[in-house]
Amino acid sequence: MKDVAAVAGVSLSTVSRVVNGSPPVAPELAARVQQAVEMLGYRHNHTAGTLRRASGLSHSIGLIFDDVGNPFFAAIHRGVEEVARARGVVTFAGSSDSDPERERELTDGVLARRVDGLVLVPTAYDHTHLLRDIQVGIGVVFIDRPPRTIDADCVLSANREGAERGVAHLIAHGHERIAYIGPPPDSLYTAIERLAGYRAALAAAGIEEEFVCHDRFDDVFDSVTAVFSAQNLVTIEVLRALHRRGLRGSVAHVGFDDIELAAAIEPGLTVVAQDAAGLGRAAAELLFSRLDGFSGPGRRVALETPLLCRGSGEIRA
Amino acid sequence: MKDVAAVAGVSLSTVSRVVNGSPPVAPELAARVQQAVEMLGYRHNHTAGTLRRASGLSHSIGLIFDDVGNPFFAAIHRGVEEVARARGVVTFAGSSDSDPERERELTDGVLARRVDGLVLVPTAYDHTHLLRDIQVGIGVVFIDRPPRTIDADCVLSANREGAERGVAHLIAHGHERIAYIGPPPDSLYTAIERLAGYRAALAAAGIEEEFVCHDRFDDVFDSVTAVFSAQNLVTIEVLRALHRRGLRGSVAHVGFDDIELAAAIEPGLTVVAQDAAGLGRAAAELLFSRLDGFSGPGRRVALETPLLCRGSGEIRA
DNA sequence: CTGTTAGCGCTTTCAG
DNA sequence: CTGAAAGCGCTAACAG
Repeated sequence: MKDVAAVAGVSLSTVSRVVNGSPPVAPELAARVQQAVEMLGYRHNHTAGTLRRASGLSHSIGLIFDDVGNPFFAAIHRGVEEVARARGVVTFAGSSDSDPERERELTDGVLARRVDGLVLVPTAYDHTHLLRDIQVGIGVVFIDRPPRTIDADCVLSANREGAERGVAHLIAHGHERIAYIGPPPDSLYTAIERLAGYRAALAAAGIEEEFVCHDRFDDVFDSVTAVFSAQNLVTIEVLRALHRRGLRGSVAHVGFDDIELAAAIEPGLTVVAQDAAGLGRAAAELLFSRLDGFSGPGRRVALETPLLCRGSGEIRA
Repeated sequence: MKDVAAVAGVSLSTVSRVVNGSPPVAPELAARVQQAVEMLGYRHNHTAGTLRRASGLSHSIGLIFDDVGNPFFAAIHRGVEEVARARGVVTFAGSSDSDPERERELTDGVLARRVDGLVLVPTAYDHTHLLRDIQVGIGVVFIDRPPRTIDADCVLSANREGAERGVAHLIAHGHERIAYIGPPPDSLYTAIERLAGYRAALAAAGIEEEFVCHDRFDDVFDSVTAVFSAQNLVTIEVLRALHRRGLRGSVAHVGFDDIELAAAIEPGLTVVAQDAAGLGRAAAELLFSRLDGFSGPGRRVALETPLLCRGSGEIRA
């Protein structure tokens, strides 16, 4: 930058002004500076600016997912990016692999790089360590799962309601013996909610018999006429199993989470869909509203999970 | 940091040393510093360090994809992250949306944030503007598509060979009238290569008649007994079309790119698979080898694209 | 092993 | 409207 100033025959302040587009600078000088910039191949050091700038903003945020390679999180990433891009904010993204320690390393890592905010799919139970950062003005929003030990903004899917609607749909098609296949509701928020939705639908219909499977579900198909799979990967496994047994056309099936190809198979797969990109956009909106000065208590937004009927869920008992 | 030093009763250098884990520091002092750090909730400013550090390394790299939300790129991201993580390097990621201007904005954006390197899925034709950065020590590696105007490291899939093998597979099952459905080979490297692979397979078998479709492919099914779809999204469309016409069991089909569910449908979908995470890992290795001092000419690594036979490609003519 | 000091590249008062 | 100068938070010589 010194060199640019020298070549353009102006002071550093002037270079800084044109590089940052601060208005009061003579067009002629601005042009000279631009020219010097091109000629020298000058690359502005935005991070050095962050250090000195009054706002201290780095115009970057950090995203922490279970796995950046998982299409669901990738879609969230995309949603966040859409709104961040409009503000010239770039995104760090990393994978916790559902490991609380790794989550901590990652948050510390991006925070040390002075991100303005954090979008977090939480794995750890406790996040009180973020309180200080929040207080100091870092925007933090939880996504997919709510925080357990602190008050913070968060955006969720309507897990319980969606699962309930999906199972009710099965019941409406005459089913009474309906399996729930999904991860154990040990601690994962979405698993707990979806199982609760299944139970709520059963209860609403006065059905008492549950068929809840977590790991093994091989023989449950002998006992039920319909199945609700509570998640992406589980749905795929169920699909395979149904297939293998020649049951795809006879056992009704509704899955949580939409899937590539769900509409291109026979029968089409009926699913409760999440709007992952919408989750991301909503999270980014909350985050930036904080950076814009909003300072009320944590807000919680829930996105709808519409039922997409494509055939497999409409097989009658 | 000043506060930490004050509370611990040591100098800034000492704090710096313990924060960075530079060995020669008395255990007792280190403990005092740690304590002060916890007590004050001190957050190290890694970017400030970058400014002063001799190496100038920020321990961050930038990834630029067509779309971070696309599962193929997400998988690449994951691969890159795996090797970056091992070195304490975090990743920026952004979407160019196949827009050269947006690609440029993004590269400029991350470069201004002083990334140590760049993994780029190129959309723009020209990248000579990166030459200066490369010369100054920024690691740049192209992925999925080679650079056109500069010499740089790059990692690719064996597009042509994979397509050729897929089409040859169809030929080996008795097909002679084989459609190619894919994006027009205007400029996109992968499209050009895959079409060339199709033609090579035909030529090798002495077949002269081509059925190449780009946008509309509705009636090609009347003329062929097999189809090769050259890409992810195209494969899905073809699957739908085949389905709609009740042709899934009779028209042979091989697709380029693996797909979720490909093994869970009937017949299973035979594909030429790319190892996206492998591409990412390979790119990261090349990148870091540059940061570690390697300075030869651009290297090009090509990853195999194995044929996964699952049924649809084995339907005989 | 620890402290002092200079300065990384930039932005921002404050005078001119 | 432009320049001079101070200093953001940190690391790296260099002395002690």
